[in-house]
Parts: sequence; C-alpha cells; structure tokens
Amino acid sequence: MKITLKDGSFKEYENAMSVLEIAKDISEGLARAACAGEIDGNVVDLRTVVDKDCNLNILTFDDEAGKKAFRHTAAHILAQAVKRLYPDAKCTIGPAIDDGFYYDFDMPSLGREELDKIEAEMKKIVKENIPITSYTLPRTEALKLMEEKNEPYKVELINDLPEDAELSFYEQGDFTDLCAGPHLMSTKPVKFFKLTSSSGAYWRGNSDNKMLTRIYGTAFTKKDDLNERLEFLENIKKRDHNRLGRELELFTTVDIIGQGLPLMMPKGAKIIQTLQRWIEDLEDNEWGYVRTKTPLMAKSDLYKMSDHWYHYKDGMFVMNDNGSDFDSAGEEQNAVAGDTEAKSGKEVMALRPMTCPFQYFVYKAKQHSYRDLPYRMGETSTLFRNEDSGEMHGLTRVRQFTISEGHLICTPEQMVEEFKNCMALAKHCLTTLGVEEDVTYHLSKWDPENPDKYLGEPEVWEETQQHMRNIMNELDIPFTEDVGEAAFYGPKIDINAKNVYGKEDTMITIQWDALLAERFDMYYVDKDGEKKRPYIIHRTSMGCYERTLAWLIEKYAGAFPTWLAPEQVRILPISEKFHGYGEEILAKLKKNGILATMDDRSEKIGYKIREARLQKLPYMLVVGANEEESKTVSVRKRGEDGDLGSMELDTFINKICEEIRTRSLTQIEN
RNA sequence: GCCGAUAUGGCUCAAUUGGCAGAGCAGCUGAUUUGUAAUCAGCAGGUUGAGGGUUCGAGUCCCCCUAUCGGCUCCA
Repeated sequence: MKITLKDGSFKEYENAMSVLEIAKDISEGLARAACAGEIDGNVVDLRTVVDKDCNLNILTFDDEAGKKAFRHTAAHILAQAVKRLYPDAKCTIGPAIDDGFYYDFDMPSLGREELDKIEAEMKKIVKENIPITSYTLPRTEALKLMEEKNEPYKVELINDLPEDAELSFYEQGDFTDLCAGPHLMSTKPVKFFKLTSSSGAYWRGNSDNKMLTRIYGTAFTKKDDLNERLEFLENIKKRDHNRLGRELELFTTVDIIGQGLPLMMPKGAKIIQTLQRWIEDLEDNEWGYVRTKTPLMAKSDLYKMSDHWYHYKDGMFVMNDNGSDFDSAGEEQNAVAGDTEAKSGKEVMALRPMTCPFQYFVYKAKQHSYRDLPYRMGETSTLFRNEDSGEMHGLTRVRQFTISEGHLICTPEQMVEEFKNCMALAKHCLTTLGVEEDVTYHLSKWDPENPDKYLGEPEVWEETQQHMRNIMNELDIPFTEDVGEAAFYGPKIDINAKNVYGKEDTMITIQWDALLAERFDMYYVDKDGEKKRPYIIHRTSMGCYERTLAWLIEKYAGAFPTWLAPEQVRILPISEKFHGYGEEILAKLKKNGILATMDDRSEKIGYKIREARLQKLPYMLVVGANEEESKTVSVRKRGEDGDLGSMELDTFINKICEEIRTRSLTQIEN
C-alpha cells in the first residue's frame, strides 16, 4: 500500500495496517487528528478500510477538508455534551462552517450560563479521549436505530435521502449521529474551542418550520490560534461601521423615529454628499447620462402596471385612507388585487421601492428615434422598502435609502455593449474607492422550478443568461451563478462585498430586462420607420449611499481617503497668540475648497493632536511662532510617524488639492 | 415576522439579597498660553428607553410596548 503525503512524498507499507496505525506513523497531532483522506479524488475517512495499492492523501488542519473534519468533530462533541446535559434535546444537523461550526437542536433556548456549562461538558468529553468509529447501515436498520434513539429529525433526514444511499453513522461513546463524515479518530485533539453564541434558526431554513436552538462555536488545534481568533473577533468590532460610525459622529438612530431610519449627522452627510456629487458628475459628464428627478410616490396603478404590486407588495409602504396614513403593506396583503381603491374615494398610493417605472415615463413623454438610443437616465433616487422588523441593521439594511439608480433604454443590438459599459462604470467606481479587490461577482439567475415567480418565457431567460455569461467571460471576471436570485423581470449581475464579520451584501446590481418595455408600451422608431421594442438595463454605479458609507467605514476603519474625509485639515495653533495666523490659513484653505477647521481652544498642543488623531483626520497643521515668522505650516498626516515637518503653505495647498482632485488613496509625502 | 440578549447623564460604564442613582470622558466657568497622543480647579448634567403592575419601598421582580445587538428567514 502506498500513501501519498501532502508534500508529494509517499510512504509504502508492506502489509495492510489499520488506518489508525498508518495515521500515527505518518504524523503526530494534526495529521492524525484530521484523518480525512482521498482515494481517487473521493474524500473518505481514514477509518474506512484502505485497500492495498490505494493512494491516500493525508489531510492536515492546513487543508480546508482537514479543518472541516476537525470542526465537524467539534460539532459532534457539542451534540454529545448537549445530549448528556439535556437528554430531551433532539439533534438535527451540525456542520462545520468558516472558522467554526454550529449544531441545531430542538430544545429550549440557551443563555450564556448554559453555554458555559455545555462548554465544560465538552472539555470533559475531549479529556475522555473517546474513540470515534463509523459504520454504515441499510435504510431500514438506520431508521430503526434513530427511532429507538428518539431522534425524529434524523428519521426525517433518512427518509429524504435517496433509496439506495449508503447511510453512514459515526459513534463516539454514548453518542451516535447520522453523518457523512469524515471525522477525527477520537475526541482528544479538539482541545481548543469556544462556544461563541446561541440563536434561533428554522428547521431546514424554512420560516414555516419550527424554530430550533442553534449553538455556534469555533475550534482550533492550537491555543494560540484560538486566542488569535477570539482577539480578531474583538478587534473587528472596533471596525464595525455600526459602532465606529456612531463613535465618529457620522450617523445616529432615534427610537421615536423608527427602525431602519438612521439620521446622517453633519460628517456622515458630508461624505455622502461628496460621493453623490462625484457619481452624478461622472455619469453625466463622462458616461453620457441625462438626469431625472421623479416623484417618491405614485398611485397603486403604476405598480400594478409594472407588476411590482403583485410580486413585491410586501416590501412596499402603502398609503390609504383607513386612518393610519402609512400602513404597512403586510396588513394590506389580504386585499384582493384590483380592490384596493380606498373607501372614501381617496387614491391608494405607495412610496416607491424602485425608480424603474418613473423613469420609463420620462422616456415615454416624448417620441424617440433609434438615433436617441442608448438613452441613459440617471437619478439620485430615494427609495423606501418595508423590511421586516428583524431585518434592519446599522446602515446596511434600512427602510429608506438613496441610490444612484439608472435605466438605459437600448435597441436589442446595443445591449451587450451597453451592459459592458455598465460593468466598466461599476468597476471604475470600485477602483476609485479602493475596494475593487474586495468584491465578488454573481450571475443571479431565475429558478426554472418556480416559473410563477417570474415574467416571460423560459427560452428568453436562458438566452439572456447566456448573453450575460458570455459578457462576464469576455471581460475575464470570475463569477458564481446563483439560482433563484434574479429579479422577476430579468437576470442580473450582482457585485457583493463582505462586511467585517464576513457577511455579504449586494453593493452594485446590473440587470438585463427584455420584458418590461412591453408592459409599459415603450418603443422607438427604427430606421425603417417601424415602432420597435427597446430593451432596458437597470443598474447602479455604486451601492446605495448608506450601504457604501458603511462599507467604507469598515474598509478604512474610519480613516477615509482625504477626498472623502468630512474634515480634511485641522489647524492647531500652539497658543492663542497664533489664532490670527491660523485664521489667515483657514481662509486660504477654504478658498481652495478644502474642508478645514481650526481648534482654537486654550489646550496644549498634545491634547489637540490626540483628539484629531482619534478622529482620524487626514491632516493637522501645527502653527506657532516659527511658522508664523516663516509663513509656513507644520504638517502632520495620519498614523505613526505622521510628522512631515514644515512646509510653505502654498506647497501644502497645492499638494492636498492634487490629492483631492485625483481622489488619491494615499496621502502626500514630504 | 421568528429565537435570544440588551437598554442607567452627550459617550463608556458602576450601583451587594429590592433600601439615599455614582464615576471617568465630553460639556460649561475660571486659571493656564502651552511645540506633536490627555494642564489644573470648580460647576452643571437623571422621571434609570415608554407605559402598566407587585411592594412600606423598584434601576433591580412581573406584564406590555419601542429601540439596539447576535442569529434565522427575507432581501426586486
């Protein structure tokens, strides 16, 4: 038998040995712990009998599969501990995830105290060094076993597996679990772990099902790694936009105003204004957009025409005359479509959740020749979406937001080219903000299993999706394909970014719509004088400003590039004697469009600097006798070694203006 | 919407089994006039998120509402 090791070398064994012996022989610790292997490309557990002449790759904790086996075993230890302490708890599933694991139980929910107790029990199980063995059972016996153990969720899982599936079980002492594996050979190596939190989770991810209790944990092979991870979790909290954004006085929330309705404070509003002006100028001056400004609400008839009323009403704020002027769509749902005219004769209105139909009517307001196309409309658009109460989060999930929305009316022939342009514009925006490396691209497709959720014919969907696939390949952008993520009127490319906790949000979306023009009876007059249907691209050049701000706060930990900083320069006079000179500088900076202030409090210079550094200001100008005399400024930029020494004021102004003009991501040098 | 945790001055947090709501920072006033991460002193700041209940007495216990956080579900 020949064993291939990870480094490419191999070992030969004359006689078939037990897997345990082989693993022990090959390596101590990790490799033995993560005893998952591969035979002919299939991942197997090392405990499965390895036949003569099989090549076997030993995985270690450095491998994804090895980590998975390790953490999956941690999940089983968790389950075993829970069953010991709470015999009535029912096991469901418990996979390894990025950086850890979880297990869902049907049991009452748990607080921190209970988690600590479970953790202690887990430590016992690890210490007991329980060997883990596996075996397979035919279906009937598997069902019998799980019924005997009173595990109804496992019975359900078995029943849903294909008839001929081989059902494998993993056993560790008094605990047995239906599981595909692989696992470690014993509980002993799982020494360093921590149960991080518990929460609710629906059985099989369906909100109609029972709410289970989920326990999250993380596990490592080395104590230092675990500590590093826990420290990391502490540290990223400091970058969390929801905390840092409030600390830096960018935004706040107020109970009485409501959920998902953050208030932008002067600094946050300034950043958003800078972003908005930049995007509007970019679109209009360089990408051929015309600007529109359309209403924030409309009669329900408009949304019926677009079909949003039927596909998206839950997410809209509907206004009617039943006494509460802004009624939630949720309560309206039961009304029969078409029967929503208010009793008093007032019209049923809704705040807009998107800009599409409004811009369509701008297009329709005059006749268009093929020569007008592509007709690119841009709008800085405020939208309203009635998210469920548990969905709101900081600036990333809100009920009212502002977005650079746009619709491009194209001839069918222009679609590919224009779609590429939209991708290029999006990429330009990401690059300028310094975040182009931090995104993932997704082709969001329809779900052929659920055709009722979508408009149009299956062939059109498949064809459109192929167009988009081709575009992405041509642009050489890696992407994933996500089924069931499309808009109801067409597939889209979503550009997602991860927040500090690793959770993904869509920042940019570019959608291909071959259907709605028909619904709104939009047309253009072609060369031959015939009226023809255009296609439409729905797109954003950046995500909504609130979400973008959240992303930037976390990306830069509050230390924004100078062109985005709400306060770019602060003048710090050494004492009151130099306030006059400070004022002179301040006026000159402002004249040059630089966002500058002066700290004229009678504090020591060290105090003023400390404060400015905590606020992550790009530049401080220290001015005292030396500077006033020589008409210079002492420049300090962010960070350690930020002291750039003295500089002619005009030199500084030229440099910072250039930095701002070019939207540089790096600060000036000496 | 669901599961759980939390809510005390502008901010960060104390307050023992239910027994006089307190500190640091920030703010204000005065002194200090300062050279690259915190000068000193004084003052003021509260219906403990809202409402109801138990109790001689509630920040603390119970109910309900609201908001925030961690998840689930959702996210055109």
